[in-house]
Amino acid sequence: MNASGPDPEDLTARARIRDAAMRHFAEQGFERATIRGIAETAGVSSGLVRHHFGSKQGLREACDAHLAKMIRRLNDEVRSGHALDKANPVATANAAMGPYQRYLARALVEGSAETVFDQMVELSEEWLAEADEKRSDTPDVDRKARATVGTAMALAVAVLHKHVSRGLGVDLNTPEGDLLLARTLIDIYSHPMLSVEEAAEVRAALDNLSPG
Amino acid sequence: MNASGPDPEDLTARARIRDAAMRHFAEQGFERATIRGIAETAGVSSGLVRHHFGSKQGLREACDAHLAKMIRRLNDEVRSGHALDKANPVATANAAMGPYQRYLARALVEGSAETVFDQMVELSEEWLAEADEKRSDTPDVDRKARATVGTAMALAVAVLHKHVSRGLGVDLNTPEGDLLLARTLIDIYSHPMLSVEEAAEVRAALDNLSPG
DNA sequence: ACAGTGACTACACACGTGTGTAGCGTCTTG
DNA sequence: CAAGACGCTACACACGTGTGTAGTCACTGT
Repeated sequence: MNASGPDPEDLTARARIRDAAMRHFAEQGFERATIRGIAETAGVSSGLVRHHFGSKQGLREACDAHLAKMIRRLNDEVRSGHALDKANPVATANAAMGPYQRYLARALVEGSAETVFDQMVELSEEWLAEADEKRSDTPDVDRKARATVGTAMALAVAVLHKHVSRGLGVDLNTPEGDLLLARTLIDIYSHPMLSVEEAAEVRAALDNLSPG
Repeated sequence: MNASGPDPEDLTARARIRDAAMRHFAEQGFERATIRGIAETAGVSSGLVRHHFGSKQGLREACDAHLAKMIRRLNDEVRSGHALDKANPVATANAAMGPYQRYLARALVEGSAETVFDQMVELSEEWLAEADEKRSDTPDVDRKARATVGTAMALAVAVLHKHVSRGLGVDLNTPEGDLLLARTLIDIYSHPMLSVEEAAEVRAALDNLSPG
């Protein structure tokens, strides 16, 4: 279930630097994180960072690439049917991301990690394709549009981690927090916020606003 | 419907600086934004920024305070019944935030704006209180927990603005993008992602995982 | 044994940036 | 009319940080 378990060809200083960078970038953001700080955490000199990654931007791209690799690995696990539950795979993936979750959140917000997001949208799209067959009505928007917004919503908790933890009264990183979040998500995902009548009403209002 | 319409006591240089700062912070982030850049946009010297706000951090806090003020104003509008639709008020508020949306997203991600988030959770909680009466079953989590996660999810689109726009194929700032988003949200909010059976199933799996 | 390659360090430079200080013009107030 | 307050500018300083350069050490292949 866990996507980690260190790469072969890891343990090297290069890998240690990358891991340290992911932690620093995640916790402090790209700008605020310093090469010297990362080097110290990794237990190497600052020059070595440059030696391996060329520049700070290069280091960032390496981190993004590593994240994408991890996501891809997780994708495969989910697809090959080892997934724990058959519910929304995005939520599953999100929960299983573990140590990379925070970096993912940062990367998404700071612009990079576009590939990762798109990857998750695709996953969500496939899941929607199955779910759509159980639907009685026909959706009036693209499947991709729904997958995109749904993915964004699924990622919201990770991105707004701090605020959600505060609101829940428990740190999401603790088992209790994780459990509470799961229960909450199940409740939300299994209860529509709008009845079909309300939905129709709002939709009609929308059509009146913008004719065409 | 629009929350803007400049404050009385605005038009002053202080207000121009604050507005410029909100734009810069929103577009480049707090760290990357520079006092000199903000001053230039506002058409003043960099020293004046310091004169009015003391420090960069002070400027940030002023921006947060202004945002909170705008949100409060919007709150009142929604509460006093002038709201366009009776659907999820968070979604409405989010849509009506207009020019402050991007700053809100940044502030949330970068840690400040805690008050604003909590404010929105409260709003959502009140809305949930009404919605809960229509529910047949009894939720197994706190109302506040549901409000918190729901708020985070509602904010996801604003926070991940760039990625959602890319996925939708339209910039969310355009009328077309806004309309498509609204339609998508209506569809998502009116269709549960989990059936009650699936929900029960997942919930049971959860209970098995962590006894207690 | 020897050159070559790559991991790694120490040190210095250039630059952007937040902040501090001194000063100028103008407007209000007693 | 004098005097302080306030909005505002220009300039200089200190510091952190990314980056560049030179050099050391260990290992490998011929």
